[in-house]
Formats: sequence, structure tokens, C-alpha cells
Amino acid sequence: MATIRDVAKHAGVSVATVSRVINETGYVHEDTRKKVETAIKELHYTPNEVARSLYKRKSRLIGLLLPDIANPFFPELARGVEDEMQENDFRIIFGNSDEKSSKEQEYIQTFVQNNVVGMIASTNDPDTHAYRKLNIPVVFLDRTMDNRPSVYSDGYEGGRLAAQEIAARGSRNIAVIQGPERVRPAMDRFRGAAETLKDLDIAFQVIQSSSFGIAEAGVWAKEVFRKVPDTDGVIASNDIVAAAVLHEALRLGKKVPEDVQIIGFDDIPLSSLLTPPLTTIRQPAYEMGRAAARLLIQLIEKEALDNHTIQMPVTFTERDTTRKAEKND
Amino acid sequence: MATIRDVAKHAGVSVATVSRVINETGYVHEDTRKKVETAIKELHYTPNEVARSLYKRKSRLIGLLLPDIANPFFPELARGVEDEMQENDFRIIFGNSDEKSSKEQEYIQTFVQNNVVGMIASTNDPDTHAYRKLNIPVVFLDRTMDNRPSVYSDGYEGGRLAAQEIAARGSRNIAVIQGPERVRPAMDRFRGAAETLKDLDIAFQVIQSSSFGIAEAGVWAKEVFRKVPDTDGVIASNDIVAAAVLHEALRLGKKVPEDVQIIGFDDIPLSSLLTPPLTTIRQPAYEMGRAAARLLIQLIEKEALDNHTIQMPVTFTERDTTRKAEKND
DNA sequence: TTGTAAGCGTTATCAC
DNA sequence: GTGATAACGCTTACAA
Repeated sequence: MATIRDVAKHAGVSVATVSRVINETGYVHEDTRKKVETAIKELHYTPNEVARSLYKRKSRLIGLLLPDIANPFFPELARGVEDEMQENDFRIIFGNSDEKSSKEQEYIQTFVQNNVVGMIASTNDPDTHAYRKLNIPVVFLDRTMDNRPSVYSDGYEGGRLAAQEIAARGSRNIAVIQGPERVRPAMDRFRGAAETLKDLDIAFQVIQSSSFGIAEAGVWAKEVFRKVPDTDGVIASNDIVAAAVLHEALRLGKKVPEDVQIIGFDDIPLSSLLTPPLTTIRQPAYEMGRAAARLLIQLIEKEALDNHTIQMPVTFTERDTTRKAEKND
Repeated sequence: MATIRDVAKHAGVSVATVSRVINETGYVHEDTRKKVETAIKELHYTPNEVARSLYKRKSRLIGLLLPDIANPFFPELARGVEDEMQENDFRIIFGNSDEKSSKEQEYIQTFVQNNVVGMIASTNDPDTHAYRKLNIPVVFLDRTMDNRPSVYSDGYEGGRLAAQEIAARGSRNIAVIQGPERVRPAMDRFRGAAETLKDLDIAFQVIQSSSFGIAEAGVWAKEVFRKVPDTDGVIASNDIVAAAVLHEALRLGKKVPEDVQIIGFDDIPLSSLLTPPLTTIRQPAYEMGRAAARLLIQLIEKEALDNHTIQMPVTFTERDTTRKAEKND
């Protein structure tokens, strides 16, 4: 690899001059600039980012910490983050936390060891010391805490919508699957749904689920029909679980949506490919990722405040696991 | 952030000594080691990886380049890579190429600028100059080239299996969806299926598809039933497309698998949640990711040869979009 | 407008 | 056993 010295020698100037043309900083004569530029071309020189990072104490790297990229909601988020970062010449160091604080700490540590300029995290404990003591900006994505920069969608409203719409479509004995307790958006959704159902005076039962994983989804689905065999509507904690519920309902010979209506959360890409296509509360995951990246960049460039939060809209996405609404216009 | 100098001062020794205890290199008296270790603890010192990387001209970072993390096959791969790397204290800089050579080049460049010690890539052109000139090991994953370190599964055999099994289950007018032409595994699958069908003397028609994306899958699915309305078996280019085909078949009122059998490729996590669950040719994506990471680590540590290739088995995963096999034992 | 040299935080060589 | 110190490749005062 050619270094800045090689370029300087080749162009017959000093390294300082080369640095000046690379960074477009300070004066440099047009002729010398040309010389330097051809030298750079000829030697295929590209600056060593590590040396830069060492001197400036900041890199063009950001850390992205997600619970589990294999969970279909997160790739969309990640893709949004990556696209926005890529367009702004930032690169991403990526890690999965599995919701484990130990892995999280480990990644946070290596992020700072690598001089990342910022971090995007989807964590259950945004308030821990580990984040507070960081002197780089952190944007919390999806999982979020008040008063910290974050991008999320309104889980409570999502839950409310789900309850309202499934009720409006005639379900009267509803099973609500409650997501993992320590996952804030899951709890928000649950609260939104439960409170709305209560207000509407509609009977519902709660099924606990302790994870969002594909592996366990089938278990929660079976649990639903074991605990509430005659349910005519289920509000699932996310689309994976909803898909599993749909699958189980069909397997039991129930008609969807005639016998049971099902509403999911997230609108992962495959939801529309299910049969029947899944009605769900959509979160704009890709856009959330992009928004988080944009916010982080603003924070890095000090163009945004430290408590900026962005709430994205959730939308009722009507497909065919719910019946047509009863007249309500 | 505390530096090695701070630690040295705090412990009343030289930086050299601190370095020795950190890296467990050279002699250091038990007592001084203790002193240094407590100093490290008290100051919460962690070595600056950037400085290390600069001096040693190698980091603990590896580059991972995938076509599109939002395509459900790749998160599994990525997760496998990440888990293995994480366990070996390597971190990942991640990028999506969108199969675009320009993005690919850009990432390769920034990977080397950041001193990555190795790279894992899923690319259509593993043979380009961009890779050949690299002086770090590269493992090609899924998309692969002979004579270069790679991990992939046997697409040809997969195609053969799909054809054989769908034929054994009675399909006689088969639609084979051919994946993108420049994607090698897709072509291998197609060849495997087409040649097998030819050998078996079974009629089939080919539907071209130019991408693996979720967005377009529905288009190819419609195409299938437009071009081959009376087909009784479709071999899809991957599970996404298979899911779309299943969806479309059901929408058209066809019975699956009675009227049409469907076989996919990959076995993405959601395939088993479809109704009916999708029969598919499974690739062990997660294990492939892990294997690629392991191989790369061996290459980095010079424990493996430069042309080491690992072929993973594909397996016929029988679920309910195919009929029970006709007696063939 | 350009060059010299210090410094970023490490590791490794060489004396002691 | 331990400590100075050069070096990794860059940026940026400061001088010229």
C-alpha cells in the first residue's frame, strides 16, 4: 500500500502538501495540486483511515447494535441505517446482542476502542451507565428511552389501533399475546390493546410470550388455542407470532378470518405473502433505520440536540386475516 | 479515555511494561504485573485498537459484504458469520452491495483503508482484479468461484433433488423458475433441475426471473400461471419466489399440493410457517456463515490453504406443498 | 504557498 | 526484568 510519503516523494512535494490537497484544507498552488493528484492516481493511493482516526481521535465508523439480525424485523432497520450511512460515507461495525447485557457491553467497548463516532442501538436498557458515560452520540432505535435521542414508532397507538379495528370487525372474545416483558415497544402495544379493549368492554385473555423468535412462535400459537379455544380474534405481539397463529388456526381447521381474525405487528416483508395475507399494524422499519442514521449524523455534526426524538406513525394495514369493517362511516 | 501512559504513570512503571502485561509478551515480575493490573482496573483502561492497528498494520476487524441483508436468506448467513467472529474476538464491518460492482468496489476499498484482516464476500464476480490484488484473505460465501477459498452449497445437486422429488411425486408438466443469470448458485440449481427433468423425459417450461427480491416475487409467480396455466408442479428459484407462487396458486383456487406441487430453495425460517408449509431444498445458511468465518480465521492465521473450499450439503426438506412419494423403495 | 516536525496511542527493539 | 525510544501513517501548528 502506498503511503502519503510515497505520494509526496513521487510528486516532489512534502507530505503536508499532499495532506492539504487530499483534505482540501489550506492553500495549495494549482500546479502542485495537479502534480499531487496525478501522483495519487499513479500510485493508487488511498489514505489510511486508521492513521487518520488515530490522529483525529475519530473515525468514519459507527456502531450498530441490534438484538438479532435473524429476526425479520431487524434487517429492514439495518438496511435503512446502512443506506443512509453509506450515502454519507460512514461505515458500520455491526453486532447482535441477543438482548444480553454482556454482549451489549462487549460491543459498546469494542466500538469505542475502534473510535466510532456514534452508535445506533436497539436495547432494552438505554439508560444504563454503559450508555450514559459514552462521550459519543447514541441514537436509540425501536427500543427507546425518553429524553435520549431516539427513533421509534408509537407502540401504544399501534396496540390501540389493533384493538379498535379487530373489535370494529366483530371479534368479541379476543386473545392478546403479550410480548417479552422487558421489551418496551411490546409492552406499549400490549397496554394500548388491553386498555382499548377494556374501554370497549370487550372480553379478552392474555397469553404471555417471552420472546419474539421464530423458533418459539409456534409454541405461543398453540398456547393461544389451548388457553382460549373459542377465541374469535387474536392480536399477536408481532408478525412472526401472527404467522404462527395463522398457521395453527388453519391447521386446526378454523377459517380465517371468518372464525378467527388475526392482527400482527410490524408488517415484515413476508406478511403479504401469507395466505391469507396478514392484516397488521405497520411500522416503517426501513424508514426508521434511515431516520435514526440521519439523526445520528446530525448529532455527530452537532446539528441536533441531545434529546431529539422521532416518533414514526404506525398504520393499520388491512389485508385478509380480518373481515371487512362493519359499517362505521 | 485513559491511555497506556496514564496507566504507566499510575502504576509507576514504563509504558513498555504495561504493554508487556497487556499482551503477555516478555518477562514481567509478578509484583509489577499486579501493580499494572490494578492500575488498569482503577482507570478502566482498555487499549486503543486504532493505535494498535496502525502499528501492527492489522486490526481485529473483518469485512462482510452481502448483496442485501433485507433478503431473508442473508440474515442467517450474517448471523453465522457474526457468531463465529464474535467468539474469536473479531468485529465486523458490514455492507450491502445490491449486486452492484460500484458499491462492491467502494466497500472493498474502505475495508482495506480500515485495515481489515480479512473479508467474507458474497459476490457475482469473485474473480475480478479488485479481489485478486487484495493481500488479505477473502472467503467467498454462497456466490463462489473455483480455486478460491469459499463456502457454498451444491446448487446443481439441489436442482437435481428438486426435480427428482417433484417427479417422483407425480408432477408431469413442470414450471421451472430460473433465477438471475449472473447469480451462479441460481444457475447451478436451474441446470440441475433442467438436466434431471430432461433425463427423466418430463415436460417442463422455463420462467425467467431476474431477481430474488421480495418485491418482484409476486410478478414471477403470476408469470408462472400465465405461461403455464395447467402446470402441476413448480420448482422455484428460492423460497421467496416459492412463497409467492404458493400464494398465487391458492388465490387462483388451485389446491396445493393436489393440483400443483411446489418446491422452493433455501429453507428460510418462515417457510415452515406458510400454509401449507413449504417443501424446499434446504441450505444450512447459518452453518455456512459459521464455516466461512472459521475458514477465514484459519486463513488469517495461515492454518489453511488458499484454495480451500467447503461444500455444504443440501437436503430435501419434505413438508406439505408436495404430495407423499409414490412407492419407490 | 510550502515544508518541518510534533503528536495521536500503541508495540517492539535495544540497552541497561 | 525494565525503560527509552523509534516507528506505524496521518494531520496540523508553526516557520519559512
